[in-house]
Amino acid sequence: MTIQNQIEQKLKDHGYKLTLQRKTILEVLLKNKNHFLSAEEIYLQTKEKYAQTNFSTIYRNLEILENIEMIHKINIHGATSQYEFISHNSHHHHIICKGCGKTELIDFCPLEEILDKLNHPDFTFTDHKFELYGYCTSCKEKTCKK
Amino acid sequence: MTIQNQIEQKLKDHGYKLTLQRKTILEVLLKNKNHFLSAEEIYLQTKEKYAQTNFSTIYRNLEILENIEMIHKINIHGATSQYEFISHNSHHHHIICKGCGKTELIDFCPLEEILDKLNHPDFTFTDHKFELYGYCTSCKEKTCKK
DNA sequence: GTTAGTGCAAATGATTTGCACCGAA
DNA sequence: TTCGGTGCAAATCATTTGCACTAAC
Repeated sequence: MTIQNQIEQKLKDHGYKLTLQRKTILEVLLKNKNHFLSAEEIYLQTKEKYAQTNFSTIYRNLEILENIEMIHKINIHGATSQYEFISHNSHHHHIICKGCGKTELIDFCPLEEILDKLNHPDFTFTDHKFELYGYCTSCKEKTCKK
Repeated sequence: MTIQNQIEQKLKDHGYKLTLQRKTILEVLLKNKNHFLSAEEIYLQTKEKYAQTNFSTIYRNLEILENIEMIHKINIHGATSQYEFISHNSHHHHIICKGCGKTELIDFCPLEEILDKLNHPDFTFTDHKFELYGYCTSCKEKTCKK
């Protein structure tokens, strides 16, 4: 059973239909696993394979995929939202260059340690976000103003 | 020298003028130290003291304050931006309730440990974000749909 | 056949901008 | 006096929504 099949099954289990463009969007997200994409990038890549794709459909599908926790949506510094497929077998975080927006993976996750130290019984944790920002070599050289 | 004075000095040092409403916005941010505010909340609270305040002015000032690193701007789950004054003597992070949006402080910061483990010499780190999400007691009881 | 999904165009809502006037230095 | 700051109204831009039509099950 391929990953794509597993996801499609999960969609069915949640009562969603498997339309051609939904499958295409999934392909795009899978192809860019471990990589954030903007809605526009997803739109453009989907359009390549399925020409009549429409922006609303992209957004509606991204919302569904977020709800069933198959993708992560992040907002870097208030810029437009970025989406990433969740690989369940490799939880990770990101280093994000403020110059060019490129991201890199970090394998380490501080969550457990923090939950230990916190000891906060009256709160149910569901989710967390950890991101490092800075400038990559080439952006540093360009002496990014600011 | 009060905190407010220090900030005003910093603004001057950067070549910014000290207008009445800029001071008022600062007061509002200081009064809500350790607390995220939306642009609208800042607008409303500023308006209380300085009636003719305008939204564009709020945004323009928030942008300036962000640039000289006096406030943090965050986007929780793509909702409208939230701003918080940076207290330099108490770096912290937040627990955020997805039900009611209330935030709580965490004193612990995983940054140093991670930088140790990362060993990433070709990247200049400037900034980071760490946030825990979940549901607080009362939101849990309301069996928040999701 | 029923219900969810889609395309389109229009609406929304936060944030930004152009421009003429105002006020701090 | 000279810039930076402000108010206002209009613009922008990502995202959302209403509606009639279409396709998956």
